[in-house]
Amino acid sequence: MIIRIDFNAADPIYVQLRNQIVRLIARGQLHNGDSLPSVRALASELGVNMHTVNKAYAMLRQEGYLKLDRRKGAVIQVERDDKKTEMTRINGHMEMIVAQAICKEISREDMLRLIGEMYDMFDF
Amino acid sequence: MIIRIDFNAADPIYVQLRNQIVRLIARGQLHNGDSLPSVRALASELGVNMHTVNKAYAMLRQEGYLKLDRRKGAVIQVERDDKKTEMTRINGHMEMIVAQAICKEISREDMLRLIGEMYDMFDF
Amino acid sequence: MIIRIDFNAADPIYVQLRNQIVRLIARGQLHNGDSLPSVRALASELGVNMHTVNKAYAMLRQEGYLKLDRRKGAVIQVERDDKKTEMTRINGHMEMIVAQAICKEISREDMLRLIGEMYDMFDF
Amino acid sequence: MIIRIDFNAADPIYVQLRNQIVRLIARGQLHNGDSLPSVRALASELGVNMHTVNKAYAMLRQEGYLKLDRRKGAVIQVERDDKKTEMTRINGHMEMIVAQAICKEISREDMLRLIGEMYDMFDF
DNA sequence: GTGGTCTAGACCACA
DNA sequence: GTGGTCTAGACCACG
Repeated sequence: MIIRIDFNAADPIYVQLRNQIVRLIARGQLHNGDSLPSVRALASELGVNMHTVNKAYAMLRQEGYLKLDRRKGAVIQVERDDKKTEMTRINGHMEMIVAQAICKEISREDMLRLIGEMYDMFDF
Repeated sequence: MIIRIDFNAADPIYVQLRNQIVRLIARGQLHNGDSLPSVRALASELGVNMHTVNKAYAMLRQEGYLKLDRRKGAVIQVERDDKKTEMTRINGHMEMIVAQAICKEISREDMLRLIGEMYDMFDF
Repeated sequence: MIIRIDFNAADPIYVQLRNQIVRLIARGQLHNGDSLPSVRALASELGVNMHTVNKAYAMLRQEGYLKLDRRKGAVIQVERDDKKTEMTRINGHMEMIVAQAICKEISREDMLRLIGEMYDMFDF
Repeated sequence: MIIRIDFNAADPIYVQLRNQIVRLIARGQLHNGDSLPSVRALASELGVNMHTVNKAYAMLRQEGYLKLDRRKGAVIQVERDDKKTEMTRINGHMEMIVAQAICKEISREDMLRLIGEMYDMFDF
């Protein structure tokens, strides 16, 4: 599992970690039922503190991306939320991106093409 | 100028402030040449610290949304960046949104429709 | 005997096990004198560690729900404690539930009805 | 604000802290809009670590008992959930209590009286 | 060996 | 000064 942390990035480490794992799921490199390394193992592999990994895992759990099985540790298990709920969650972030795009005169077509490419990239 | 701050939100106040102003520009409620209230005035109107407003204005200046003039104060002046530059800036955020969407099984069509609605909303 | 363990739950497995057995007794699906499966048998049936089942049985014994007999194994034997003692034990947990209910504006009537339904459910 | 921690209790400190605050709200000793001490202040007052208090506050926030105002710190703000949602949350805990009560032959009347007394105690 | 909890001490972003 | 983040190191409950 290839995870790379940028220690100089603006995003906190645990957020980067969370993002990378979500990306791996989207790319199909992590599937439902796959086990993640233990917090300690991943922490030492990345050279970060146990608690930082723990926080990322807690976040993923809370967002419905993984379950903590008391026997097997962290296991990917994506919970499909209500579509409406999920769309609402996306809305806020998206609105700001589109607002910026409009200010900077990125056309509707450019934006739609970008989304399309993203979906292609994730091989969907 | 209607700006509403959520003091309980996860985003820092100065980011919310920046976001709202970008949104007002995108909606056409603020145009090039329009003056923003003085730091002091906006701060007291919103009940926030002067530093906070200052930080938002600085951010907007740095991102090419306004000019700071000693005499006239803050004036909207959107700089049209290189399209590529702007697209790159958008890419990162967008990738995470799309990754989430794919994990939660939001279809490409739903996503494209959402973007379309956003552009409509901003009356473009 | 239908016992179902949720390996993702917050409660430790041995507590879940203990709870389920108490529930079975309350429902009248286990009676005084009934034998429970051997530690080894139940463990393999549920796919959990022997220690875990052992711990649950020990807990039940200590709380006065069963006797451990060298030859006959675990046998249900509910000890009727002093009513006061038992009420006191319940008090603490109940107080927190009621406190939460009050905070969230669940009325006294709703709460009493809930208790009533619970008693009905257990067919008492 | 009188909060007392039992360092030998089974419940983790942050849970005790959370419980006590919920109880104070239920008793009407903390109201919507009241400020809680800063994590550091409360931590030093109780002789526990900052992070422990932080965790309790995070839990209370997540459960809809308080908001973190970026200017004023932690402020009590009880979110009234859907009644159904809240009842469901209570159900699980309550079921186990009732199951125990039935096993130990606590009558329905005793139980209803107990709930009544609890509501009286919280002065509702 | 695993995650859960707790401590102590540190730096930074925010207001 | 506030909470947010991170580190290091420790003990315990669980399985």
